[in-house]
Order: sequence, then C-alpha cells, then structure tokens
Amino acid sequence: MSQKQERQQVIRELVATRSVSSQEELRQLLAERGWDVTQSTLSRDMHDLRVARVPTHGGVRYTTADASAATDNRTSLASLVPQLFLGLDFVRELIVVKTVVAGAQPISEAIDSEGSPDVLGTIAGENNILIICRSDAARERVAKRLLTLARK
Amino acid sequence: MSQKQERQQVIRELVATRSVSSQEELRQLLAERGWDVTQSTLSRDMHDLRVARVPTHGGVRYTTADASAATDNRTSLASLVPQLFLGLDFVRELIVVKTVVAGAQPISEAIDSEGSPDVLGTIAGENNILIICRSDAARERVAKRLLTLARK
DNA sequence: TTATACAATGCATAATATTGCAGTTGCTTT
DNA sequence: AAAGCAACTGCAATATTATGCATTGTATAA
Repeated sequence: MSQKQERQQVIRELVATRSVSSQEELRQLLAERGWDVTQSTLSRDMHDLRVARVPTHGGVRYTTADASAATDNRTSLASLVPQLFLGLDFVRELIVVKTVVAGAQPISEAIDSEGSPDVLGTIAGENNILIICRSDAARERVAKRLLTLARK
Repeated sequence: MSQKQERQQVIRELVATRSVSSQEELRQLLAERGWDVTQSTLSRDMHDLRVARVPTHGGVRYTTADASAATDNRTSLASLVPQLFLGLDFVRELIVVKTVVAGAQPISEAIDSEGSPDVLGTIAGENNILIICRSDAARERVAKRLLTLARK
C-alpha cells in the first residue's frame, strides 16, 4: 500500500471517529501518528476521499458519507468494503472492524453469508463489527482479506 | 415569516436544485431573485441550515446534510457513566458493561469516540456493552477507569 | 544503471469562509 | 411615543482551504 493510500485510510478513520474541525487540526493528529504532511496535501486528500465539511452546533466538523448514501443493495464484501470500511484491529482470534456510520450491519451480513470456515460468526454494532475467528491463523487470513479489499 | 426565514428557505431550494459551489455564487443567485445580502450573512445562513460543503469530481458543492452528520451529540464518558453505569465484569481482554436500559448505546459511542489505543472497539446491545481491549493490561486500565468514573 | 513518464508533495499565494464588533432594525414593555 | 432588548447584518480582519508551479519520489522500460 502506498504512503498516500495508507495515509488516506488513517484520515478516513480519524475523521469518522473524532471531531476534526480543520485540516490543520487533522495535520496535527496525523503528525502525532507519524504522518508528516502539509495542509496542502490534506486538502487534496479530503477531496479525493470526498470528506464533507458540515456545520455543527458550535463550529464545523469533517465527516465521511454514511452507509445509507453509499449502499445501494450491493451485498458482496468486495463492493461493500471499499465504501464502508475504515480500519481494523485485532487481539487473539477476534477482529474489530471499524466502519462508517451504519456500515457495520451490511458488512457483517456479507461476511456471515460467505460462510467461511475461518469465521465462527460476527456481531455488528453501529459502526463496529466483532468477528470471531476459529484460530489465530484464521484471523490472519480474514484480516488480510479485508485489508486487501479495502484498498480497492 | 421574517426576511431571514424566507431567505433561508430560498437557499434550501437553491442548494437542493442547483450545483452551488461557493457562497459568492449563492449570493449572486439570490441577488437575481431580489435578495441582497453579503457573503457574511450567507456564511451564517449556511451554518444555521447545516448545509454541508462536499467535494465532488471537479470541485465542491453545497448540500443539505442529513441529521446524523450534523449532530455532534458526543457526550463525555465522565458525564454519562455516573448516570447509566450499573456494573462490569471481564475475562481476558473483554469487558462486559451492564447499564440501565438503553444506556449501552450512548456509553458505547462515548468510548469509541475517545479513540483510546487500549480499546479496539465496542459493541452495544440494549443494556450490555462488550468492550474489546488490546491486551490484559489495557483491559485493566479501561475497567479501572470506568469504575472510577462510576463512583463520582 | 539510466532515462522517461507521471504521480505525489511542498511552497507560496489566491480563493473562500468565518467572526468580532458596531450599527440598524423590529418588537415588546412601560 | 420612548426605552430596552435581542435578533440581524455589513464591514473589515482573520482563519481556513484550494491550487499553480516547481521539485521530488517512484515505477517502468531500455
């Protein structure tokens, strides 16, 4: 994955999980995580990612489109993940997938319907999915697959 | 209906039906229709109306945001927990939190939005939350924090 | 390796949007 | 009608975001 793609993935997650209100603020959050770029680059990233700037009660906030806008009856993981996936993390045989708002349910269903022997089952919240895998090795395969799909 | 309200209604329609890409452009559209205001006022109107600025293929356009995007009702754990928390239990890197009815969702969101590295993610049911932590040590910290907040 | 083509990025600056402040307008109360 | 208030708005100064251009990085072909 190129630097740019990785960075943009991190941006998607940051913007979805925190209340980022300027590109300069985002630049600092990225810097704390080791990504050193200028505001110019972020302006371009935000455009690439179609991250919207929406007014909130006392200011503004960046946000990604939610699942309702991105999903039109598509059900395969391959078509869902690039749109809805924000990031994942894991411990032992558990994977936690972060998604855009309302993105957990459709992805979760898509995973379940694949009936993979690696996956015991999934539980979806609002924007998190818990995937219970059969083993550490299984977890590795599942995580890798998702990450691959995520970068279109 | 006040001038302001009428104007904002017109703005809603304009923004919904045309591709407006700057407040200055909007100002001109309004001027053609007899509304003479400065861009400053439009900035305030856009905020009142929660009109989002979203990047498109070759530029940006304004669009009315849906409620979820504009709402910034992220409340702090510190204020939520004393009200809603009932107790917790854990095993390995998992914590199960019991809350009052309907208390799981808000606490869950508050935890997620903190973006703690100790927490991989949370899944909320009606009055139970599953918190997936990064490690046993992380689980200890998170549990301790919740218990501390609970007795304030 | 070197050359070539193109993507990615920073810098400086232009384009846009936000906001403090003061003046005006419109309402309500006395 | 006059006074008191709060909402509304313009102006000018700030703050934030976008972008042209030059440079640097990267992948590919020779």
